Amino acid sequence: MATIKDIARETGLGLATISKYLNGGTVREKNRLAIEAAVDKLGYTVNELARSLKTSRSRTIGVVIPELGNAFVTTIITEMEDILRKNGYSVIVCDCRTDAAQEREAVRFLLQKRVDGILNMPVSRDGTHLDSALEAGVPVVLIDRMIDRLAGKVHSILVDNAAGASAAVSRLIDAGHRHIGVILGPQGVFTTAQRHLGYSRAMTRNGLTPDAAFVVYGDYTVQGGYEGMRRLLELPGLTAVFVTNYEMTLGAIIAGNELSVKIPERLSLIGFDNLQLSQVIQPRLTIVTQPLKEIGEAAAGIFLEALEADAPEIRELVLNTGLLEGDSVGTISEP
Amino acid sequence: MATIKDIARETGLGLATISKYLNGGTVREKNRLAIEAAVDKLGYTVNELARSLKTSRSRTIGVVIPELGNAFVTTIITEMEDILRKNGYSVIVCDCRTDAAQEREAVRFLLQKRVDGILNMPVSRDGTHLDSALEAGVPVVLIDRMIDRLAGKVHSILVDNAAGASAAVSRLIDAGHRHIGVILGPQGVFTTAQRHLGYSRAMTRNGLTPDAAFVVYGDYTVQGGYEGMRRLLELPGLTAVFVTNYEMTLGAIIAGNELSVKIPERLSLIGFDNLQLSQVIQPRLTIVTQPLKEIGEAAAGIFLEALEADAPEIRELVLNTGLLEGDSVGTISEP
DNA sequence: CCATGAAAGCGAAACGTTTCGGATTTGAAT
DNA sequence: ATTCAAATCCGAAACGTTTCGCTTTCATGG
Repeated sequence: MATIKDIARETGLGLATISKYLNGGTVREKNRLAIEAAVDKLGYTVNELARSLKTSRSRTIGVVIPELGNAFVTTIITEMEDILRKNGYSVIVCDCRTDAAQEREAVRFLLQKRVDGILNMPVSRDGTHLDSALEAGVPVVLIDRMIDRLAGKVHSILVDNAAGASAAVSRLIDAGHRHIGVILGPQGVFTTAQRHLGYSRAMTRNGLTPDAAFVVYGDYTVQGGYEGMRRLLELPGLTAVFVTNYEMTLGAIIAGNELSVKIPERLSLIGFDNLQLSQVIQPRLTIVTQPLKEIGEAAAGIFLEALEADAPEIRELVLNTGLLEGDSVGTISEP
Repeated sequence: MATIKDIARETGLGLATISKYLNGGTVREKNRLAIEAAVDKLGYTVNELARSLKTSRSRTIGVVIPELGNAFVTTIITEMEDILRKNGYSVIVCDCRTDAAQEREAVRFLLQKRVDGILNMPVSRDGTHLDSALEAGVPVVLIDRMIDRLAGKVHSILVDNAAGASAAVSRLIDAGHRHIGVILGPQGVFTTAQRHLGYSRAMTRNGLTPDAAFVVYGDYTVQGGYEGMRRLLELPGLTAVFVTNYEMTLGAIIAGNELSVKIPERLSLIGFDNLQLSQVIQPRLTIVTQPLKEIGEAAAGIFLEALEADAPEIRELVLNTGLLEGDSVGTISEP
């Protein structure tokens, strides 16, 4: 494999000159041609490893996520990766299988690989797995979930979950529903709390008192959504359900199908987060959408800014959700 | 950031000794303790960049795929990544957006990053984008699609698509169907040809003559499946449809829903590839499944073998599909 | 034709490892 | 104590870049 030295020998120029040209410096026209010719002839490509060692910048971003098989996260990564790659950065992905120990290990692994930045949708609640990164001066971007202890030290891109949940529940209330169930994520998780807050806020704001029985906790898995739905369907008076993530939406639908619950006649349903699914389900599902593309773009932007410029300004973005109307919400006339 | 030199100074030992110990060599007990202590005290971690430069092995595998938002591919990557990371390898993912030019660029990018191996689900038909990798002696593993020109030079992990398609179509024939539509991928793509072959084989083997009108080509997108289904539904006599990938299965269902086609009463349907979907759709969908986990495992295995051992033996695996029974296939009694 | 300043070119050191081959230490046997 | 092989240790070079501080070359105007 050809090195810069080979180019130097081939062209009769000095190492420094070649390097300078390769990095955008100017050289005399005839030398430029000579270098180009030699590069072509020898099939030279810069050895990023050596470059990285010398510059102590690996041009690599590490990504740590609970799981790859999750449209939320893959869409964001795709978008971010696209932009980063155009800027010469590569993305190393670590799937920690929703396990805090593996998450910690992944961060350690990435730091050892000398990544320039870390994107994390955190599993751990306390965020200690990121301390070493921060100590090392590696910028961290948190998505989806905030960790209070790290406020001001890490960048974050969140979604206004409370508003999103509130909008969904308000939509149900406007349609005449009074007894609205909600299937939340695990207790203690950031997004669970936010979405719960939105639910409660919409209820009280409309003069309804949230009944704890109508609030069930799942674990953001298909299974959890399934069980949550079974539990809710036993409650008398229930006419609508709001499910707070994609996987649980799937589970809830499975449960509904099993019990032949007609949507929206018998039950109104608002799901979360997957456009494609919302179309294929009959009836078309009304869902809360998150701005995935924007999140990915924002993440890429933050990294580029933090690494290219020397602006150590901490960004804390909160983006808005949308409500995509389908046919899964039925109207109840007031008695 | 602490280096090996700091450890040497701290312990009074030589560079070579520390390096040796760090790489699993034996040192005197008291030195071992001294090194451990110094490592802890200074928070030393090996600089993989420097190590890679010296050993000219980056311990990184590059992955080039048409798109990340695709359960087929993410499941495989997850599995492979899991195994590779446990062995100290990281995975760089490049999503080429189903664009051959971007795919070529991604390979170039990865080679510049000095990856030790490349996993590719190819978009390009001729595979020239991989030539530079092969020249550089970087092992390549192809998944899902074979490129004949590269046979014997690249590893491959394929699925017996012909058999899988044949099994699905046979299942329909056994249920009494005679006029069976199939929605294939784009013409000229490897898997399209394989699945078409399976379809034809099952038909002729059962004494039926395949009618070209019942064979439509899509492009492996939701839209393509939708259009294909609309076209098929205009054909008189059609009683069953086999859709040959996940995205198109979604599209086909949307089309069916729009026209209120009852499944399986009016039309029997066999889809492809997504377990979760098959459960959530009502009625439960019968699908052809691919052994995603095994593919991921096999890929990791091939890389580890090729990189750790010096066994340059080319592997060409062909795995079997399964048929997951749902309720979307109805029986037609012979007239 | 010379002086001059700017532009371009250069050698050498450094980044943090690994590794080679020789030097030193160890500890058991004499 | 002495010897000796085995075990351990070590200095130095090398991996392929970038970069610093000089030196050389060039074009221009006088």
